[in-house]
Amino acid sequence: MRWQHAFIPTLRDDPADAEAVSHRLLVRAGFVRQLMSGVYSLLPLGFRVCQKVTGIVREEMDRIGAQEFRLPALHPGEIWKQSGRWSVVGEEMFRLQDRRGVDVCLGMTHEEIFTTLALELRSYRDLPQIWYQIQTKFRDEARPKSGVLRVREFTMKDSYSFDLARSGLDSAFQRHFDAYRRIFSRCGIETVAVEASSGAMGGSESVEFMVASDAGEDHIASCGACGYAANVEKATSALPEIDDEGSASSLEKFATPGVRTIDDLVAFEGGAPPERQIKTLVYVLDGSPALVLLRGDHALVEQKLRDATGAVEARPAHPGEIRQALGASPGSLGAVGVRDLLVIADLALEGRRGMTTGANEDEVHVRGVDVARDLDVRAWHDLREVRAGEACPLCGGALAVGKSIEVGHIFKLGTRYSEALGVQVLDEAGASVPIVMGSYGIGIERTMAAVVERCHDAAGIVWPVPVAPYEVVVTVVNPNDVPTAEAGAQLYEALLSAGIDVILDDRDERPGVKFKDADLVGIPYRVTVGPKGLAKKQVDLTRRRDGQSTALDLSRAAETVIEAVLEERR
RNA sequence: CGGGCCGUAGCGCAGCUUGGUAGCGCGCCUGAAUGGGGUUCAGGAGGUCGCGGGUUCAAAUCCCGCCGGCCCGACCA
Repeated sequence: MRWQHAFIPTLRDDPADAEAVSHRLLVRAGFVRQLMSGVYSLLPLGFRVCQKVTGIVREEMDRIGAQEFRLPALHPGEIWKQSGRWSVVGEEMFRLQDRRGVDVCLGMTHEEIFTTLALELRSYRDLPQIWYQIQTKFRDEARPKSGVLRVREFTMKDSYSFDLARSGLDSAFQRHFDAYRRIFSRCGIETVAVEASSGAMGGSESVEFMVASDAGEDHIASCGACGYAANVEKATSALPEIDDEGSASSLEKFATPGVRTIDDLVAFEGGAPPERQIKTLVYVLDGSPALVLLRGDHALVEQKLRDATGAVEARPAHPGEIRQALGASPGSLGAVGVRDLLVIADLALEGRRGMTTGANEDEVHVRGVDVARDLDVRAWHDLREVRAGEACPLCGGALAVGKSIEVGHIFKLGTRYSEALGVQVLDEAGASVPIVMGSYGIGIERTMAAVVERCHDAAGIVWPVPVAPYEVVVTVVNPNDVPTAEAGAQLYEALLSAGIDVILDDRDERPGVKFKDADLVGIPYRVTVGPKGLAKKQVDLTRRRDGQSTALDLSRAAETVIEAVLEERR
């Protein structure tokens, strides 16, 4: 490609509405443009990067024996009704009707469609299978943001494994785990694999591949000492024991005028420190109110509540609903004596005594609560959010909590979909058994953005060679100087015929403009061809990532550059 | 879905309070010089002021409605 003829609309100024680094740079360097909220066009540079990413994904998927498909993005609503997800996924699915009034939707993922194809698997001899595609997904996100990181239309590699038994699924899952490790590492980003909640996908186990970044929206807890890592939706920690000996042992109501919060009660004369308080939250789980109990200084993770109860919808109750359920307002709520509501408690409250909580009378609390004696807890679950500095549940080391971007997610689905859609095979004994499934996703544009989040500096993007839109730019300092232009073109041809992704910057621009653009776009190697160097029969090779520059003899320049690029291609 | 903010030239912005010929920087086009980190000079093109309605002699500016976008939070496979 000659830059002169390329569509690379770089901007001198940062776009005003871009906050995230990847958003700012991908727009400014001419990789993407927004069409509407959460919908982006990939420009030639952006498309080239995504092609590199999907190329790596294909190689690694093929390596684990996966077969590529191409499924429709337009789905009949019927099949989603069969799996039960038509009603579960809610407003996040784009839905429409065709001219006959038939429900149709745009695919947010393809479990249903691949599972339908799997109906043609008849015998255990047909298994195992791993099927995948690289396809556009549609999700009507409530709040698209951060450029291409969180969007409503995006490309996803999604694969699905089909096995006769649990052990086969374990193996397919492990192979995906290894493949994902290789994929992201080849893309030049470090990922942390974390335990995650399976959410509405269902299934028993899931692992997310996370890239640490402030632009990310997930919080993960990790232990530097032993490597434990989990999404805070799933993470736990070890808490120091609290000695309740000597605390008040009999129930005693007391007036607490003006006390509305945990902190108020801490400051209140005769109150209690947060770890001696019981926080009472009223949640509506699929339409029914329930009390959720936590220690005063702990925060609820709603996803844990959903996972623990199996509720699809879990929302805080409105003030009116709370008053109806308990007869008091938030700030004075408690579970003492509550028999007619589901009471769910966090494990950190188990066995505690001498606790203080609301009395279900406004501005009245009760002390001396013995959890086992006074509360009718129906279910115990881990519900609290871990905090940085708490002890690792495995080794006791201090946990760190940081933001990160989810670039991949792998699930063990089990038989949820095969049972819903009737996918069975005959096993060796001739019995019909549901196929055991797994599903595995990678966000392509999100991976591109994650690379930018990790690989950039003040001047622009710094692409790792394997995903760079071009590996080398040959910059002609002065294209009007014939010998310079010719030397540049020759070098360009030599690199091109060696299979290097090279672009020749032959624009009639000041050298500074061309250097700035090359840095902004992030091309890993720049060969500068100019009259000064040519006078010594030399050109300069500059490495983007550290700016290191070396003079090369013109005669050996192509060879040296090719070597450097191939070295980093992997 | 709640809160805040913003739509004026390709990009970044001023003008709106107090109604009266639509501006600036960068970019773009032409010419010249220049040529190793966003160079300089001269000339030029480019705007339904988000959309619709209203008030007015007159609306980018005031009023009403709508649409779109951004940020924070809620939510999220």
